Amino acid sequence: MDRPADDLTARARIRDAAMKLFTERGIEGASIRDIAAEAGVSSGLVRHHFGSKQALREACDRYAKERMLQIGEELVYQGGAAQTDVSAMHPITMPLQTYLVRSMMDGSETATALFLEMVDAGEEFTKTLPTDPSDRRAYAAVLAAMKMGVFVLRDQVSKAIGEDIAGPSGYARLTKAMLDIFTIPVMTPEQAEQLRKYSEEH
Amino acid sequence: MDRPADDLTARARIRDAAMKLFTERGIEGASIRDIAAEAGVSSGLVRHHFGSKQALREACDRYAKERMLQIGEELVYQGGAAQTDVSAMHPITMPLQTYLVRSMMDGSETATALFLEMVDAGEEFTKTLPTDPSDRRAYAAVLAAMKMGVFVLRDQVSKAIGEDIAGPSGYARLTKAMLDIFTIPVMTPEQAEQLRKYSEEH
DNA sequence: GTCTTGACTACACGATCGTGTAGTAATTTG
DNA sequence: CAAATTACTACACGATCGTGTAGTCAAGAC
Repeated sequence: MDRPADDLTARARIRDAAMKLFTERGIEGASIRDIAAEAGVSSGLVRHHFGSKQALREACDRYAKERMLQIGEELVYQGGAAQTDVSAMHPITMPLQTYLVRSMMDGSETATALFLEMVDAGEEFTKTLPTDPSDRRAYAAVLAAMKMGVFVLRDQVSKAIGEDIAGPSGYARLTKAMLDIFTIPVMTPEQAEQLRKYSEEH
Repeated sequence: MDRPADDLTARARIRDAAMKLFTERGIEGASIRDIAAEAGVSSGLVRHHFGSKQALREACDRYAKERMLQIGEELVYQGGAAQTDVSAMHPITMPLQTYLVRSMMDGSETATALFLEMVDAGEEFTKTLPTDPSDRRAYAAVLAAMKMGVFVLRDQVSKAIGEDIAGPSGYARLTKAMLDIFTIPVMTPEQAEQLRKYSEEH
């Protein structure tokens, strides 16, 4: 993961460059020539290895999904906090999640499938909650979307707190804040009831 | 807002079409010709009214931001749940928020400025919480990112719960789930402590 | 040795992009 | 009324897009 770029095969370097630029500029915004330049190869080699831009994108989708699942298994094996999907809060999954959300927004089936699997796992998790949510499915879906949604606004959150959330210090603050949000109720039941009644009227 | 498209001026129709396509396909993914076709005008008219694609985008940013603030003021005036920014949870702001997040991801200063204002307001709000978060700024930033982030995964959340969250029924479930998440602690303090210790080790 | 195969580059293609220009129809102004 | 401004369209431009084709080069198979 942190080996110098020279140690990676050209195919891997192209894939990494594609994920980086797809994340930063969107799928349409990153051209094959840009990706090739980022990887230090010719644009023809991108086509040689992946066939088409769409196929390159799907290869990135599959790789990101596999890495996410793989990291999740490793973390469970290491025994760190089994109940919740810890992989979703591990720093090295941040670029993967950011990419996956970008790809989801542009209609990736692979990334959407991973999201639905996360919702399934989250729905099971709701059974361990102290208070049952009335709509387990919606609760799990919104929670999953919230957790992943944070990463698409990485630059904005970084700007708001004054340091990059990809760095050690910023990521620690991010994690702590997420834990606070998930531990401290944001609203009192009275406030929630007020909002609930209001939303039912409109 | 729900008047037929014929009642709107061409300029407004172009802006609405641009926001729709920018949201659906990303900034790069939506061409001026696409936008013109969606609005039912020639591509030249888009240029006539807005000058360039970049200027069109900035006009959309300003409009979305103004509408958000305007709706927020109206809701406060109507007296619905004053403490929290209710506009962020009102159905008619959903497309606006979705657009703003898309634009933020592609580096919009206007949209980012609105986000920072939301974080400022949220930071004030933390003072009313029953338990103080240790890092108000990070707490408010992450909470704002979570609330907005849900909307970028609108299609995925809709797929997960089996109905469109833009519809009345789906939106009610979405709202209820968000309220549950903000009311019921997702983790017990023990679980949070376990994760906190784990994340400090890595 | 030759032969084959896969990694890799150079280059040309049609399509589409944002933009520029020229001109026409409609509306407003005096 | 005429004049001027605005709304709007048609069309051509250079650049860049994804893709296709042809060919070079190195490494292993026989």
